[in-house]
Amino acid sequence: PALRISDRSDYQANGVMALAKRLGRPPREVAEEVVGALHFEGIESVEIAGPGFLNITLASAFLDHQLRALGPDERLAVANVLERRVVVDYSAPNVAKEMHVGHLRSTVIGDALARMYRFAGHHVLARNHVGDWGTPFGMLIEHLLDIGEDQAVATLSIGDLDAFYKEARTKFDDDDGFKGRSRARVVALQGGDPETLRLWHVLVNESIAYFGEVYSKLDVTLTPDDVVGESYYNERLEGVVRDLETLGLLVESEGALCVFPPGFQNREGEPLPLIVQKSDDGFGYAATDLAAVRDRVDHLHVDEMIYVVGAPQVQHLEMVWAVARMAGWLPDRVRCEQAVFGNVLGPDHKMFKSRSGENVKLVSLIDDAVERAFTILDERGTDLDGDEKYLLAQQIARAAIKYADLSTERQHDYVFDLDRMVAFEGDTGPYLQYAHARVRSIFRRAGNDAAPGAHFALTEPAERDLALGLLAFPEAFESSLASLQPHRLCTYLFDLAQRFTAFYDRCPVLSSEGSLRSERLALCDLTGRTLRLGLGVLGIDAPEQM
RNA sequence: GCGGCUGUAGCUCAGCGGAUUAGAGCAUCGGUCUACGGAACCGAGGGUCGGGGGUUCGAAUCCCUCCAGCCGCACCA
Repeated sequence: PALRISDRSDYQANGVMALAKRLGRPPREVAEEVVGALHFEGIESVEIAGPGFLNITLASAFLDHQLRALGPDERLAVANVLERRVVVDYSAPNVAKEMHVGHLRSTVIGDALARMYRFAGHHVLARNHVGDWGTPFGMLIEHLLDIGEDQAVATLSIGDLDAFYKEARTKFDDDDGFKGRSRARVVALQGGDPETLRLWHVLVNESIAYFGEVYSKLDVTLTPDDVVGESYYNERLEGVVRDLETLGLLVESEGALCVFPPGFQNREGEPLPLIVQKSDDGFGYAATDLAAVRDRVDHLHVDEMIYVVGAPQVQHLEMVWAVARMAGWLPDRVRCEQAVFGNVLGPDHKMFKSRSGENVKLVSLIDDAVERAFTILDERGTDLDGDEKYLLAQQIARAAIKYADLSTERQHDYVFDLDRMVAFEGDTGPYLQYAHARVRSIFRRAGNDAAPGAHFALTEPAERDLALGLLAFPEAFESSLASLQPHRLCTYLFDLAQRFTAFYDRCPVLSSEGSLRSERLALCDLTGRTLRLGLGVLGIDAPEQM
């Protein structure tokens, strides 16, 4: 940015040094000239400091004017952009398999990005690319038949997906007869046998219903309508292969049909293939991903595709896009990005696992956090009880988990520490919720006399600091979205909350008299709405009281 | 071997399209306190920004190189 908030003045501009270098002139001399040419009534003073920094202090009347422009705007001056059609591809659990920590980041980051895109005015097409096809379904369907359909539905509907999957797996590994039937069942499934398809639908539907419960616990906006699983692309896979063949891109290599996009090498330094059709004639996931690209470009008419995926997928998707471009299926005007994220680590800094070495269920993670939030509410004492209290504990728990995930730079691995994120102190979701709740508390107390003033209090340093923070929201939001980095917005919100609590500590609101009171209420009101909006676009609730 | 990502205070993390003394939270120590909700505020100690070179008036930030860790590198997705 040309200007950044400074602790030495309101803003600092340090572009003069770069300019001086290009001009080959002393920076301070150039700075003098720039200051001499400044004619802007909003500036109260400009000081040249150090080698040529411009420390800019704004006139209070100008700050007030800027804040008043934000004041009535529901969007807080975030521009409503020209609508683009954006696919956000995220979450992607597997049918008949538990959702575990491995799905947390894709789900939480993807949902935040989807919400941010929507708020910016784009048309979001959320896509939940669930794993609902492939060889495991032979054994899963056979297992379903073994234990009976009713029993299978019962097991899946209580969310015991792992048990179901493991039982099938065990039989598949230990029982040759079962293994044989499973393989035959895969053939029947792929051949479109009606009864097999019906049973497959049972598995899929039960799983999607279960995923819906998890999303609900996390307050994630994905719906069953957003589920467009791998199976959706089945009938387009042959077309992918055929068209690549027609284009002359397909090469047979070791029995598989491949495309060799330039620039990718295997460990022997030879060209690396994207395997579209395996040597056993089955289709690999590359074929599915290529079909998805075509569908999204040709039928959904997307302008952008955002894949929220783990780091191991990076090369694969780059190859898919490279091939799609070679085939002419992916025009340059379509922006494709991977919102790559790092791993969730346990306290030992290794992949987060349970004590028994298994993947941790997402639901148990959330339930643990809710329980802790509940306990803390009890310890601190709360006016709320019953359903309200339970709802609040859920809101706090979700904020703790989501904020901890979102506030870390996406690509970094991060250490999952429930104690720290539900501790409610420091840089946490609950701290931000608390700052918001304190704002609301002021207005509750103020009662009938709670109308924010038309102007803003801007004499105390803490008031100005808060004001400068409030004015920075649009830029924080926009840079966060443009870079697909929700943590930038998190950093902003935490900084704003700190500015507010410092103000809150030093500048009494309700006990102030006359216009000062209403002008401080105006700051409180705008702060509350900024926090609520900022948290909201990240998928975090801002309760009225805690 | 090739490619990608990562390495910043005791711990968890920001900052990285260069800029004045490298920031925050936690922890530690010390203050504030009749509190508009203390889940708070203020302050202190604590860092050769993995090592080494280079570009620059100026580098955590750009370039090169080395070290360490993680991930990927042909038919499960």
